[in-house]
Amino acid sequence: MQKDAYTYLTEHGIKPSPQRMAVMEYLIANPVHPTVEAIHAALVGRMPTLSKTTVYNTLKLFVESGAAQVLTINEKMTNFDADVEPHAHFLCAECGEIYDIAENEEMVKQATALPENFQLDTTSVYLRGICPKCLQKKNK
Amino acid sequence: MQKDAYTYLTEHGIKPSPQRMAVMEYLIANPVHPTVEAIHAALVGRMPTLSKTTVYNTLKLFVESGAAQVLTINEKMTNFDADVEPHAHFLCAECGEIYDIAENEEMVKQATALPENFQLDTTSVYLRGICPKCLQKKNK
DNA sequence: AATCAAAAATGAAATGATTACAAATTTGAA
DNA sequence: TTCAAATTTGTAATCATTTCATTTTTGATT
Repeated sequence: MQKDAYTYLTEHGIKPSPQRMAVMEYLIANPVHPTVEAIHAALVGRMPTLSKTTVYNTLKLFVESGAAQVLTINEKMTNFDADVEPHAHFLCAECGEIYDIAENEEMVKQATALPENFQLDTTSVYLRGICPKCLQKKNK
Repeated sequence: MQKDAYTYLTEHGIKPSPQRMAVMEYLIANPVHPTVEAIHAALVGRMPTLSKTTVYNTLKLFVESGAAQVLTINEKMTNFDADVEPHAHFLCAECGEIYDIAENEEMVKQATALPENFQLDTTSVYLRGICPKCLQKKNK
């Protein structure tokens, strides 16, 4: 069962302003790892004064508070994910979609638990290639 | 035993121009995951006409040919690695250094072999936190 | 319900890595 | 030597992200 944005924010010590609520609601409702651009474009209709800077500030705050994670899987743009549980991500070189690969969470945990004298804060497993949809399209 | 740049380039089907040789030699001799900026700065002394565009072009070619890999572990900048064997990378939030974490290569392989209907091209395991050196400095 | 300082949001301008592109240079086969 | 293809170069554009000064909102206190 998915937690609501209000609870999620306050549990991470984030004051739930209207803008922050809107961004977090969007992240939860659209777990497709949106970019700043996409989030802003989606929300500015119902929240006309929302600035892109606020979206940047808000996401930065989420990440620092552990309420979201940054994906740097795409060189061009930064993507965001409200799911902070360890799972792998797959970027399709054809369509650009980023898939969640959660089926082997335990292995991801093991592979990302390597360093000993290191203080480990965040981990990412990034896979790249071509997704089933695009593979099928190519074999038309 | 480390292969020389010439062999490494030709084995990947890359014509070894002076610029390409210089960049590959630098990558092999300095496995610290340098940026375009760092590579250019290091080489322009002995190769004064080397342009940054050429460094960009050259690295792009290396990556497309499988002679190097891109690291997107750092949001700010792209880093390059001539070691294309699967291994994890650790970015220190304090000093910015990127460490190779090779000690558990088998687990990395397993964790990055997840998708089935997906065509998998490249994999990355990124860890972030604070390195031993910086941890020690903090406990001065 | 008015006041006011702190927090948050805004928008314009700056930054800086990367890319596009046209011109110049180099390469190597004929 | 000739010449077209490949490579390199430098400048200018692109564009995501950051900076920063100003404006707005919030919420505690009179």
